[in-house]
Amino acid sequence: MKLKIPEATIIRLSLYLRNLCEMERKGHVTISSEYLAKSLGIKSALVRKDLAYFGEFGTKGVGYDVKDLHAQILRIFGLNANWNVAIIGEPGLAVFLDNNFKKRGFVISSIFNLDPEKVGTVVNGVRIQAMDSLEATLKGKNTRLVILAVPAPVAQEIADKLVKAGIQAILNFVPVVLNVPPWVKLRNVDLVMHLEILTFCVGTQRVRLVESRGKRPWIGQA
Amino acid sequence: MKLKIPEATIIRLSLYLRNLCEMERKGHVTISSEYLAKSLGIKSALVRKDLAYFGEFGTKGVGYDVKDLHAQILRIFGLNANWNVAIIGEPGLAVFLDNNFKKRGFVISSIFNLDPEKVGTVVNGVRIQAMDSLEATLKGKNTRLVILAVPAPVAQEIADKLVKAGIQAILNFVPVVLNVPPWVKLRNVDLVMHLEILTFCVGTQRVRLVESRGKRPWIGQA
DNA sequence: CCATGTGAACGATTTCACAGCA
DNA sequence: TGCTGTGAAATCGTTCACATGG
Repeated sequence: MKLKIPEATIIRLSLYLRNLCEMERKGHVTISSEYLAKSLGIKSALVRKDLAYFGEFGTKGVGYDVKDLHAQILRIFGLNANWNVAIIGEPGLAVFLDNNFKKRGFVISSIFNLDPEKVGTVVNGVRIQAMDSLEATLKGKNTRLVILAVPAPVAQEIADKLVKAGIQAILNFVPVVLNVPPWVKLRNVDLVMHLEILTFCVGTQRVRLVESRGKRPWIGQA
Repeated sequence: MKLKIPEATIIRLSLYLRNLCEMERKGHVTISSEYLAKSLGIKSALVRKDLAYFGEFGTKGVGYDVKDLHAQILRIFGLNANWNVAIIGEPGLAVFLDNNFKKRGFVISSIFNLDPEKVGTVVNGVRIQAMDSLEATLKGKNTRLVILAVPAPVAQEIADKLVKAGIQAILNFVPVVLNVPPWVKLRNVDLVMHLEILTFCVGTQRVRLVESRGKRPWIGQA
């Protein structure tokens, strides 16, 4: 196994996985790198290179076994077992997310909110809790992953509490640069940024974004 | 003005913008490429190159005028005036988003939902509407931008309606490859993908993601 | 003197092209 | 023959280094 893996490879791995679920559902037995590549608008050699970082999963002259490759990628992501996810703030997210999440190995195990009025409400079978039960609940439920969607002014303060509670990764929706220790993995999603990119694209017919060599609707947003 | 602009440049432009708002609020008059670069963990030459795609905004020996650069980037994004945004599905998003959105030039002008029970409810001053009023409302309110967060099985069908209603750009949260005509700009955000990347990072101490040359917590997600 | 703007060098990622095996 | 796995080449993005000008 090699040592340096491009982030783009990991992003594509997730998209291959989504594709493989679909293929498995449809009853396909094998799949070619060419097919996966087409669906992402990339070249097949890149698909093979991506997979080669982790092993030799294919059969020459045949392709990849759908079920096997699916299992391999799940293993690569550490998704052999489900992961508990806590949502801090915005309980509305939970409703929308829950359907997709369960199917793909993530369980919304707890929801927290700053607003005392909302505490006690049940969303998708999960009771909204107050912030003071954060540490105890996260540790009790073995929650290593958190989605953060709170108002910007309190984001860092809450992030600190999460770190103290032993969380290992944060998916941050707050448009603020969070400071966390290096062992906590952080991923930021700024929705305004995505909208700005869209307005840029809408506004400029003159300028051409490089983005689409081929046509890869899911890549680059990372 | 050059013709091909890397998507990464547009992403950074959005981050510069966020930074400039902060600087302006703090009363800073000028800002250097070095300062902007440090805050993103990149080299100053890259900041200058990014800006050079669009013009010469700086003064040699001094730096950039905060207010001017702020205005220039807003103009580049086409954000001289506010953009109306419609949310299809998940009204909970609206509550969380509204605060940040307004400040940065986006107004949630309408919310639609498939569930008849929710229609009529008022969220953040916006009445939730039924899907059958989609086209009339979007056209009436001059809405060119839509956030799509509906169940996967109906996503394509609704996307078709949006295209028919003359929408120009879609920010898609549904983990499905949407087919839209080339003049409609599409940007996909798959939250499960982001969680998978995080579980990958948590799982592997052995493997090192290339991601962090320097330290750019906001880049690569795209 | 200081920070911008940019050609040249570098590094990383993607594609090409083909060897190797079912 | 058909498709994988992989060096070599091409491409794209970032950094270096410096000329330029306030």
